[in-house]
Amino acid sequence: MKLQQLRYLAAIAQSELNITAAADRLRASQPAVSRQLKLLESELGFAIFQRKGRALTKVTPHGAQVIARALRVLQEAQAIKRIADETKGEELGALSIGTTHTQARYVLPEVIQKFRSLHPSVDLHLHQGTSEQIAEMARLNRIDFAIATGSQELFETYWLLPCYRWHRMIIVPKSHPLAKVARPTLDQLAAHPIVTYVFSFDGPSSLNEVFARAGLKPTVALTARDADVIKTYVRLGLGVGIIAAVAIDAAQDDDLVRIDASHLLPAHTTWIGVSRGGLLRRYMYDFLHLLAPHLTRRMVDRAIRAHSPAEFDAVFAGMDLPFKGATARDAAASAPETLSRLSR
Amino acid sequence: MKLQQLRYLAAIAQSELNITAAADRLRASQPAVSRQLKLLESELGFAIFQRKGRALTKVTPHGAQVIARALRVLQEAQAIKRIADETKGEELGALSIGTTHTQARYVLPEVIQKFRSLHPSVDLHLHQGTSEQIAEMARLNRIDFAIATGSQELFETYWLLPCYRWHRMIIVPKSHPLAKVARPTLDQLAAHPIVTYVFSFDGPSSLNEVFARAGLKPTVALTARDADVIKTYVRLGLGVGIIAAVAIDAAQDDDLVRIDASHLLPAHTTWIGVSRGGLLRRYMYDFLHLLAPHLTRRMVDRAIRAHSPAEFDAVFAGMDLPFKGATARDAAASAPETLSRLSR
DNA sequence: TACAGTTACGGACCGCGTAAGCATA
DNA sequence: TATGCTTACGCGGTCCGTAACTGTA
Repeated sequence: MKLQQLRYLAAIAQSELNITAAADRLRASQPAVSRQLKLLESELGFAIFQRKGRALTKVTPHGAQVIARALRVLQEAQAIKRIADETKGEELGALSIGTTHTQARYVLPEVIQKFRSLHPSVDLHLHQGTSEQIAEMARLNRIDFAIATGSQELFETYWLLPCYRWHRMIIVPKSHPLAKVARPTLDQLAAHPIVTYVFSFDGPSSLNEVFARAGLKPTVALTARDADVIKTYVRLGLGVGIIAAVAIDAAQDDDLVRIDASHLLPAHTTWIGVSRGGLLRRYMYDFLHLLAPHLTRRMVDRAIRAHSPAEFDAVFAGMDLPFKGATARDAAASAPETLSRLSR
Repeated sequence: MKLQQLRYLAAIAQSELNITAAADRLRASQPAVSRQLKLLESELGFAIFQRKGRALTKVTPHGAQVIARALRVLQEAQAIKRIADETKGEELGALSIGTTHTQARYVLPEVIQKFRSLHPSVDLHLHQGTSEQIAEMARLNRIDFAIATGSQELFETYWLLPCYRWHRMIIVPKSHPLAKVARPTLDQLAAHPIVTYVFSFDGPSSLNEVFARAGLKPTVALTARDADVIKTYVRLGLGVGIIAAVAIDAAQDDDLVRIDASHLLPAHTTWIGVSRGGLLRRYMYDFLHLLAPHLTRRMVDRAIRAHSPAEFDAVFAGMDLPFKGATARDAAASAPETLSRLSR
């Protein structure tokens, strides 16, 4: 068994079992990859992939185990390389981030701008996707960081460092009946069709839950994956928008009336996930610090050295996480339960 | 970086930094090992070992990190090989166990006899040592299982599966004043010089602690590393022996009076440690089951799949661990605190 | 002078890419 | 016929072991 073979194997797993695509990614010839896979399989004595004709169709049960182990081997090997890079004071490197629309569009631009000026020679890769897609990138070691809100159950092999909290905000056109109501009730809100995120309707602090507890059943006019789409349809008068406060653009959204919803809906926590057992380069610590000032190298090291979720949580226990986004007043009043449950 | 280089590196680390010895172990020539180490160091760009002249003297700080990662790489690679062996229904294999004198001498013979008849072609390696020595073997991935009592803090990267509990027993020659006392008190015990294990004097349930809580200060005549030595000196009249109940040999120790000490001294738990993240072969599950019948494959899998010590402990919570050793009566009365703290 | 690591050298092997072959949709 | 994996072939590099060398106790 060679490291190279495991690298090739990982690339195939990351390329939807397409050997040609894997070879391209590896800058190797297709026969080379094909041959090494075959050699590995024959050394192990069983098929990692199921074939139909010559094409790979799916991963065998044993193959899945091998791939999982191979990914861990490669992660450790990468960590060794990074130790070397660090000792050289090497400023070169890459930083791959998987994140959702809201973060990529409204939060990260500022962070990334600062980061680029701090580390101009680090290659930045931003991969936008749904929580599930990001979890898949994480599983295949394709990203260094995952930034998202909720969906903690998808990231079992990551440490999820809490970054900041945010409230949701109601947006309506100026002509809308709610435009004049500074502090609407749930009843008032439920009286209008709602336009919000797809994923806002699942999970324990979902809109559905909140309304249900009040004995209400809201009408959903439309669900979208990002705030820009929601704003567009709110402008068209389709309904009342509920978006993350961070997704408000003070200048561009001037035509919309923004109403704080922090008295109605619980706060969310955005976290950044780092692979357990991975090694962070110096510039990665810098990124964490830029994203969330409380994530100093000291704090991060303490957290990721944890041997258990409980130990991990203890590092952030009692910490006052900052709120982010427009009109995030009286935020501190909210219970810190999301925070303490973050690592599960 | 090649897997082979990491293998060589690990062998050097396991051979007290002696390259020649490492080469012998690897059945490779000494220049080959030397050369690959040098190639690895030059690829990484820093020294893994400090040298004095040409000889390696110690591990550099960065080198220690590299070695730790390398060991993990090799463990994962070994796990992949084992997956292959399992699919072949391969009965060949090896089982290395690190353990203490008491287990090796009094408990394991029976287990190993059964195991050998079940898996005659598996190579068995038993390494006896102190807890510290066993921990070192464990750290270097040189053993599959570690069996010991206490010293849990030395095995942070292992899951410690509880095997059985045992009480200590007092042994005296027939002529000794205590020989007639069926149920001695701590005061009576403290009146005589004591002969017991070295390690019985450390830790939270140590003899020192127990006597101190009763306001007593026993005289220690001699401390030994194993029960056979203790018995020898008890026979010579040096003092009262306190040994593990499992270390009583019904036939050979007929000349000694054995007095149950379970009312005086708390019970101990013997555990078997398996590397976290390692892969267990079928015969390894069989060994666990032979050693401790409650360690079925089902239970073991549930335990080692745990993501945290708490989750791990939950698997064994409420389980009635059997007692082992001569006259282990009314054992169930003891509190299960040792058990619940086992994984820490 | 014994010991431990390094350097030198020649041979075996291994993995690569190119190019041609062959199944499946 | 396009796509995607496999086979054939020749080259270059890599790794090994033997043997001679060098610094240290």
